[in-house]
Amino acid sequence: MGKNKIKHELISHEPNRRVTFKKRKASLFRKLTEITTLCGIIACAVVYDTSDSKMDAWPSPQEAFYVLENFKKLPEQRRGQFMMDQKAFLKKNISRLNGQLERARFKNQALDAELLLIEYLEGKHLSDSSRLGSLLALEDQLAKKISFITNRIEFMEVLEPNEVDAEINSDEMGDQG
Amino acid sequence: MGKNKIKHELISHEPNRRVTFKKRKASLFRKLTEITTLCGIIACAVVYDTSDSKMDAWPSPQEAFYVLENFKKLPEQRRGQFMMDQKAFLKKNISRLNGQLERARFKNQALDAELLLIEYLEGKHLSDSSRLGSLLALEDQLAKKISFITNRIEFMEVLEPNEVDAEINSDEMGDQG
DNA sequence: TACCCTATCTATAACGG
DNA sequence: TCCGTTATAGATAGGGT
Repeated sequence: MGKNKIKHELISHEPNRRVTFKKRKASLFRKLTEITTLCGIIACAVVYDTSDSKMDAWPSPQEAFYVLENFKKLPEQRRGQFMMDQKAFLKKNISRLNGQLERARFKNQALDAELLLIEYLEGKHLSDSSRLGSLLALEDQLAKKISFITNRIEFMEVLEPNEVDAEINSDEMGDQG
Repeated sequence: MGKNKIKHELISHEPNRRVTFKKRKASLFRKLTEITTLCGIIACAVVYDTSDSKMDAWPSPQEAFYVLENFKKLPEQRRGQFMMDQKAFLKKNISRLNGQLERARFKNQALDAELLLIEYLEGKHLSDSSRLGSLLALEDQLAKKISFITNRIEFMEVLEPNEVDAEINSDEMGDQG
């Protein structure tokens, strides 16, 4: 689409590639907005520019993560026809991922998760989850949980990065609600 | 695109909605193929049709999951670029978040999303305490947490279409020309 | 339900500032 | 690099088979 048709291959001219990436990513996300609204479905996407380790996701990093988690769980919940036959394949991947995770620092992941939570609460909850009128009853409980998490975040904020690691490692969220 | 422009809202006519979903999902995936090739980036997407619990992903369920896992690990790998910015961003938002929450700015639309995240975090932390011995174990633990959340989502599905529409319409959608 | 067709609407490659 | 504009390629809603 454009004045000239381009080949389906890596755009060699980097400036152009960057521009194209930006434009297409925006369009991709717009398409996600459209399809979810028009079709009443849930979707998410993640794009990862390996050249500069920049990630972006839709509708938000958290929701994307959530959807994927849900995806992971689908088979056991619905006996989803889709993942069933790929279960074995997944297992292999999981063990492979596990190897990577083993070497990873889980504490940082935890910090990240909480940071993401806040970010999420701040900016994305208006977009997708507009149908849960019936959850009003959980407002109180939710407030407590959010408050707790928020406090955790605030506390972490005043710690030095190194200390945060240690802190998070010994942290336990438990049930606050 | 198409002979008639359609409004950015749930397509009420179900047959049409199904057709549109199928078409757009295909286009979405095609776009993912294009952007990854043209721009040399990694991407994934998951589409979840809650009405029949059918999931689909690109480029594959496994790869989509893998990308998301990488996404989770990103912060610890590139703190300087991602995490640090987020933390700064966070600080400002925390107070604002509290303000919003305190003000009972709890709209229906936000409740489930927040709940989902919080529940998720709880699940994640539980997993943390067990050191994430393996992702398989994590999967089981997460499943329980997510199961609850999923029930909420499913509950939404049984709401009357009209109600759902109303909810959705009250949301800020931006005009898709 | 799934394709196929095509009138239209949309996305975007190239450019210019 | 970032917008705004323009010419084209691409996506797709509605309809027919």
